[in-house]
Amino acid sequence: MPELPEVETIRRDLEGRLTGRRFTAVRIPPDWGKPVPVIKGIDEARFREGVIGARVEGVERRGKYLAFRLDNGLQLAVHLRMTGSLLHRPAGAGPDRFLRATLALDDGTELRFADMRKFGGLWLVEDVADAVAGDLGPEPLSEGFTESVLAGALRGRKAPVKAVLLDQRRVAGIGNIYADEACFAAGIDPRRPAGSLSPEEVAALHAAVRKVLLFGVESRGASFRDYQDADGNSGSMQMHVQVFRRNGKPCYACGAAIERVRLGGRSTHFCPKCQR
DNA sequence: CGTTACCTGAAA
DNA sequence: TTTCAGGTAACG
Repeated sequence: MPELPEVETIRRDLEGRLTGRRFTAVRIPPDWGKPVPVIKGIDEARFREGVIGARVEGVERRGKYLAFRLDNGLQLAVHLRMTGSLLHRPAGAGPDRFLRATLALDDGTELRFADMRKFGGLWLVEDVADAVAGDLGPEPLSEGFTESVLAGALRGRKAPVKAVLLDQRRVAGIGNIYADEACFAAGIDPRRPAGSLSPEEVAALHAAVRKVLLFGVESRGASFRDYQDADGNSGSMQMHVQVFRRNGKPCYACGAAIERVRLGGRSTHFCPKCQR
């Protein structure tokens, strides 16, 4: 569900509220349906040991991971995958659907992890990198993400441009919405072989990636279906998208019907006239 | 490199 | 009943 802008929205909201707080309890409710552990990488007992009593020193984001830096040198990392949400509630607040874990804090509030499809999870690691299979690429909104870094990621590859944008080892944080939106903003057909882009097109794509992600953050994320922020509120980016899930509707720029194709197993939306 | 599995509910 | 879903890791 959530991509960089959605995770960043949650991070910003939680940073001020959780920094300095201490975790006082970990509660894992009984599972429903097929049992899937919500704690990844270590057993639940060791997770509790490391989290309970630890103070939050900061809330960071790496790609689509949220990481709570703890005063014991460990990081509590969270990945929401498709349908996860991280809610900050008063301890007495009503129940949340699909609740997977509750972390109580010393100020009478709770961090609740809910996740309908159970793809997401919680890690207790020394570094977020320890929660990821491969290595995460550069942060697209950081100084380090230059035109030449993007050029290097695309160079020599025959995979579609969109596949490279979605590859977290090349660039961290872009998902299906913002990949489609970036390709539209750059005027590039998402099916083009990555290595076939001219330097001008690479420059346009670089600018477009940053533009759409920043717009997403300003809009507090896109709530098409499940995404909600830490207070359970929706973002507004879904009202501003140019192509995502707009198949059959007229392009805002030229009026042509937006098309949808399947690319690498993901729905891909683009304007056949504006994007070459 | 592309495809498939993971899991569940909502919408077509 | 079938299709679809803001993701990723494990396949072949």
